[in-house]
Amino acid sequence: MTQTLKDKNGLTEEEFLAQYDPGDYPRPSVTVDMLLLGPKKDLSGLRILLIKRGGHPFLNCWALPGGFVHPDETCYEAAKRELREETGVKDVYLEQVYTFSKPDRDPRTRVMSVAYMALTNKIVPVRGGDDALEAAWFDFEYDDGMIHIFNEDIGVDIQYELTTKRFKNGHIKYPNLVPTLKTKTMLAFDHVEIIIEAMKKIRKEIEYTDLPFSMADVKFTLPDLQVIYELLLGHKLYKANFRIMIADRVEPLGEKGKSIIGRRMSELYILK
Amino acid sequence: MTQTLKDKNGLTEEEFLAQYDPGDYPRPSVTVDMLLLGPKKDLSGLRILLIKRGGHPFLNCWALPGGFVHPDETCYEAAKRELREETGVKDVYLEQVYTFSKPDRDPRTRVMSVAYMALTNKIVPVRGGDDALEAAWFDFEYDDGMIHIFNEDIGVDIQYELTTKRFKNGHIKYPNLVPTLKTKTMLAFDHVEIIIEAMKKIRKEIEYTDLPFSMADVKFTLPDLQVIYELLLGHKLYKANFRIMIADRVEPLGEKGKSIIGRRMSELYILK
DNA sequence: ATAATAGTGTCTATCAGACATTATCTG
DNA sequence: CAGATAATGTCTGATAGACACTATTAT
Repeated sequence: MTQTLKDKNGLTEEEFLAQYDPGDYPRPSVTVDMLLLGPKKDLSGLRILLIKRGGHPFLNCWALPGGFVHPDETCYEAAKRELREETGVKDVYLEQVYTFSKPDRDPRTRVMSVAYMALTNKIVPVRGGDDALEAAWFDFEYDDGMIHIFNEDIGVDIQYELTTKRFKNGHIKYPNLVPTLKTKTMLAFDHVEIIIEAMKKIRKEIEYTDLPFSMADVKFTLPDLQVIYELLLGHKLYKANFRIMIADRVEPLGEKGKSIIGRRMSELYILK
Repeated sequence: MTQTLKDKNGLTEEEFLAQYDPGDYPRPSVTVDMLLLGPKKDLSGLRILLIKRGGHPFLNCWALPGGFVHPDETCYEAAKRELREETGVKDVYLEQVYTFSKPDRDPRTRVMSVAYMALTNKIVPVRGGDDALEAAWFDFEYDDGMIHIFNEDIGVDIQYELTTKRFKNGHIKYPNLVPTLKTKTMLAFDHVEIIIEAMKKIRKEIEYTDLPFSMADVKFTLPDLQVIYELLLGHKLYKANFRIMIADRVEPLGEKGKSIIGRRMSELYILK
């Protein structure tokens, strides 16, 4: 349709593209960073996957897994690839959260980061990985105005206090969470903010999506599913109300299985 | 804290940064694109601002306003600057929507776009702008599985049909809207998708934020505010229910003013 | 005066929150 | 058998949807 149109320099689109010089504007690097969350085997809490940085900046700091977006892939594909490469995690729920772009958020050079949240149903063991890359699952608590990330085996404890502050956008005001570091150890870069944004999104989307199901097995019992909801929401639910709430989204298999929590057999369900 | 740490090459962070070469990875260009919406003067509908492209690609096509992110600014600041430069709009509600990153979404070179939605309370007249840049407000209807963008003065009519399709993410399914062009004229690039994502976000956020107030004046009457809610939601509301819903978010001024719709005087309110 | 619209009252169905009770299983 | 937990019943208060009515005012 526009093939024969000529621009102010008398060029067709084909001619224009052939002579186009992409070097006119300074370009930022673009990375993806992932908040990867999974339930502990006994469903007693959530775990988050972190990578220990092997180089400057934030040398020896723990950071969210992530990496550069390659020239031939979307950010979504990059996030998927990095998860596979760095953690071996496949079959994961993956959703874009927010793009972080403060010019000085990486001291090396201009790096924008497209943040993703990734929910998995299994805490897979992570290898130390290549080039001095160390990865580990950490206990993750997000509640009562606190982010608490710790792993007693490797003796790491990271804690942030969250306070609500009001900001303006145009002439309307909205509340937002601001983190304050409470421990000697911290997360690299602005990765706390990524966690905050992702958790905000998760808790909002629980209300109108099937997102928590991505932390359950394909076949699950309702007691287990309820615990997963409670872990993500950060508070207890009433059993009867919970079952009414999800009743029309799940399908009983007419088959019983052992719950992860509890010691009685329970009806197995799948997501419709 | 990390100043004295040395990496595997024996470099401190300062030394590392001094020798860091940012050219190791291919970098995409990054732009911002804005869905700028405002109410018509008589509140009979919404209008969207579009820019006519003066160069390849999509020469002569209408597109969302936007531009490149400068090296010293965040995407948010870039969006704010571009709005001011291209449209003269200030004091606008501005919120990030989604980052679009298909490698071939711009035929010139790799260009990622961080999409924003911008809501304003005034349709300001737009100048033709510099370097053959033409800008205009279009009537905007988003309903019944259709996007309809038109301006009878300049004889432009753009229409997309929206069909719901189900996609998979991990092992859970979710619905999404897919556009099909119904007119000869189209929007440039993937800008329809930006509009779809932004409208999805707007309709969701109406439920738990004060977002529609950014399309009202600072002092407003409840009949006018209700119409703004109805325009954004795409359906009518019951007056009594609407007033109960917003009762604790607004403050009466004890002062009457003329509504934009209707011909009687009505109590003026401000947002708390 | 009257038509239009600002503003309020109220009925109902639905739903979330909160316990209580029964049924069933495992040790 | 006994304690735990799976599964269901039901009461209450809050809220969204729907409609009806009264009060006020611009022409």
